[in-house]
Amino acid sequence: MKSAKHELGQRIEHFKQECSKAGVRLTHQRLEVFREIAEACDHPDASTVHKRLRKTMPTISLDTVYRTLWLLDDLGLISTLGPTRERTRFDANLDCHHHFVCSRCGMTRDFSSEEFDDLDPPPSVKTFGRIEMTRVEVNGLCRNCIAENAKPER
Amino acid sequence: MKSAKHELGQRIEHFKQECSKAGVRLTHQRLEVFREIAEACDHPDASTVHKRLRKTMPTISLDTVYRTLWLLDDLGLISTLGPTRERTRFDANLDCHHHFVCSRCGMTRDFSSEEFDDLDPPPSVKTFGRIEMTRVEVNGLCRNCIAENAKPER
DNA sequence: TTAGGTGCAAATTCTTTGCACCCTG
DNA sequence: CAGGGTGCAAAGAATTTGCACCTAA
Repeated sequence: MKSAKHELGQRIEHFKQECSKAGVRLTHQRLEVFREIAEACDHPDASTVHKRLRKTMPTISLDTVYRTLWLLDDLGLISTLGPTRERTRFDANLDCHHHFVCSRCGMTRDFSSEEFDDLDPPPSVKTFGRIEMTRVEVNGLCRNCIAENAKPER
Repeated sequence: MKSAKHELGQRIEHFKQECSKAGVRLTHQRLEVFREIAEACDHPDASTVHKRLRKTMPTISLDTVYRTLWLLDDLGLISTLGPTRERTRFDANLDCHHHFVCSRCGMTRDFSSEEFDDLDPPPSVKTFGRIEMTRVEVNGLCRNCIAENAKPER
């Protein structure tokens, strides 16, 4: 719904404004990468975006897609699913629980909440498939990152 | 809380039972990998687990850690954060929204819910840091995976 | 004993980087 | 026109795999 056609034009306008605001050049490649992500509803990874774009831009390179995706992320125009630029992380806590994830360093901690354990997704979600578990992810800056907010991290 | 010391023994017992139930040998390496994950509260990645284990088992290899982690995951003894074995995925939907993620194939779809938009984490979460966003992740099997449930996927 | 498990090293796969040429502003 | 941006190819990381030896059952 949110990515509906009638909004796409506005979002592309916004993208153009943000580029010029940030002093970043508006290239054909950047525009198409943004459009592809904005139109997709399946949250593709870099290589999928590349594959799709090649149909209309046969010469676009995978590394440009990577560079552009991270640029858009830095500009706050797109975001990533799960902890950014992180490896797969493991969890041995099988009880129902929820996560706090630092959006800067990826620090992750469990917490529990009876209220959150009983969340009931809207009926429309059932059209996607069978629901097995519902979990809350809280994002924010961890104490550590707040403390060293001035220092570089990445 | 959930990983408190007094529970560790029970969890290791459970792990041993599951191994024998699955016909999988109980090796020193597997036990230590499981113990490390069960004791850690920071959801380490494979290489972090390896690094920690080398202090007490200098010869354990990184590939054994990988193999063991996925084995434990298959046995349902641990789980992963975010979409399993997936690359970084991107999201251009900046409005507040929530996700349905297929636990088998990783298919991800957005949905919205006013109720979920206003969730308020328990006060204890504030001790981790500053809260910026709260989002619900619904896990389950997507229609596609339900349909081809018999076929191999991975 | 003996098949499954491990360590090592090599192979894959994914992502990033250096550099020369191109195109936006 | 100038400097940022792109494509290409090569480098770097992360993860997986083949194989011979080892060990739990």
